[in-house]
Amino acid sequence: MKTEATKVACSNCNLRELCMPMGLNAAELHRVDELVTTRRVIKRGTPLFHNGEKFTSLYAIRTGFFKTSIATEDGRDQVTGFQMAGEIIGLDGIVNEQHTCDAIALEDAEVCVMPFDRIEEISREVNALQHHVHRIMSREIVREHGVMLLLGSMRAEERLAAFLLNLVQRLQARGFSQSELILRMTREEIGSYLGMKLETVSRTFSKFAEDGLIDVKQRHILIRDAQALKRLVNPQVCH
Amino acid sequence: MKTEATKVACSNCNLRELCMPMGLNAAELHRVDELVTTRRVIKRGTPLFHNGEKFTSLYAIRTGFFKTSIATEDGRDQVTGFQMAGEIIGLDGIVNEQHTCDAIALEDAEVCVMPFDRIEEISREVNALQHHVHRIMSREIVREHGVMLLLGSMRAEERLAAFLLNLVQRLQARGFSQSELILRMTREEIGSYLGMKLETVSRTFSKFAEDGLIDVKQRHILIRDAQALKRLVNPQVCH
DNA sequence: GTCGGGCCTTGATTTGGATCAAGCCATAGC
DNA sequence: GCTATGGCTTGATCCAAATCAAGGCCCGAC
Repeated sequence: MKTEATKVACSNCNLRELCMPMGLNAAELHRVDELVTTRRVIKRGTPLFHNGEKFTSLYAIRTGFFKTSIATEDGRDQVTGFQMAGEIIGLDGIVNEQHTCDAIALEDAEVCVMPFDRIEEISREVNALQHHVHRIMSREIVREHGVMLLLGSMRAEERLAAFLLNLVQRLQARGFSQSELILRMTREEIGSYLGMKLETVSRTFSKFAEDGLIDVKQRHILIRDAQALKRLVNPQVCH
Repeated sequence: MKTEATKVACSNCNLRELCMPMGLNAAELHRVDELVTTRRVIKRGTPLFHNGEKFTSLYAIRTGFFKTSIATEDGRDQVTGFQMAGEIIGLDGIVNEQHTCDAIALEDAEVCVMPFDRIEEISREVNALQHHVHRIMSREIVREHGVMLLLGSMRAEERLAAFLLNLVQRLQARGFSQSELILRMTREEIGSYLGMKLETVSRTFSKFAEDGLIDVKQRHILIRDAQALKRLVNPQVCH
């Protein structure tokens, strides 16, 4: 059984400010509560959706951690993003009503299922939701611009530093430590996302540790000198 | 004078099927005609908008050719895309009501200005337009996934081959030749987009010419063996 | 026409990261 | 507790593309 019918209400979800628009009145809140039909539990290592699957819904992550990746017929594989609680997943499927990537849970996860036709319907009535959907898609476009910058013009150390800073920044916004984190993905997945090989990822972690920027113990990372990491990413600006 | 007040109607624009939804009835068509307030002429080398500028509108390209790029404070510069007639530009600005990249005309151009608040307003009434906006944004997300694949896992020859094939494919959809094209951008701009240096772009063009895949005369490119280019991008699949 | 300045090509050399290879560590299953 | 396995680290070597360098081509300005 993939789908569990759970009673659901965005209006009392503690992730509300992350995935829903703010400043709704009671009637609008009630309307938006109808967005989420069900929740789905996804076991670690299993797909939420996969390339080629018919697109019906967007998913809001309630708990857990995902990667999205595209694979070519000749075996190449590119991780296009890592998603955590409060983030929306599945936007790629809208254009051709078909998903173009795989979304895999990197730890046991739960998502809110939001049928896209219902999103469009309620968007027409609740202006704030309409704008919110536009902003979420625009944000994803801007994020991907950043990844293009990273892949197109940064060196390995810069890429990994930018990656770590981005992760802690998002974790911090969710109330976690700004200096400690547990990686949910392998070195190989990090490498795929950053356009480098797993050995280079590992070596770069070791280099950062040697230089006193971080402590690494397997997937446990402690950031000791965030400022130095920022300088690596953006040499001119940080002093 | 940046803005020219020209009488404008999408309903008789020959690019309609590229930038507008199809299958509208007369009333809807009339409504959608109100989307475009003015047209703007952009001279070669000048910006349509630039990073930091307040976001107000999306732009549909009527004629001409643009690049979008992001610059970091420390002088790095990444071209994030090349856009041609019928394509929509400016989606990055929605999320923070501020553009996050520069859009520069690579040849004299004309764009249709579509105020975003008007897009949202009419979207609420014309379902097809609403869905069309969602599709355009989703398409951009999918395109960027493709660029990430290219930047993250392809070698120089594969990148340039993929780039050329993508360009001719889009030109062909606009009624141009599927084998001949004129590049509107410099080697350096191609390199920035593809994550390689201008010398490598030049050398790779020369290599393709030597191997009989293309003819290169400055910015005039003739594709002689599209199949071989496809094989380069995707070795397993094409025979 | 010719002069100047982008833009492009090509060669020589260097180098960052890939590749190949070996071994270690932590966890899960028996 | 022991062992198997997937994930991680580290070393040695190699190579694709960057960098450095020189010169050629084309077009617009005068």
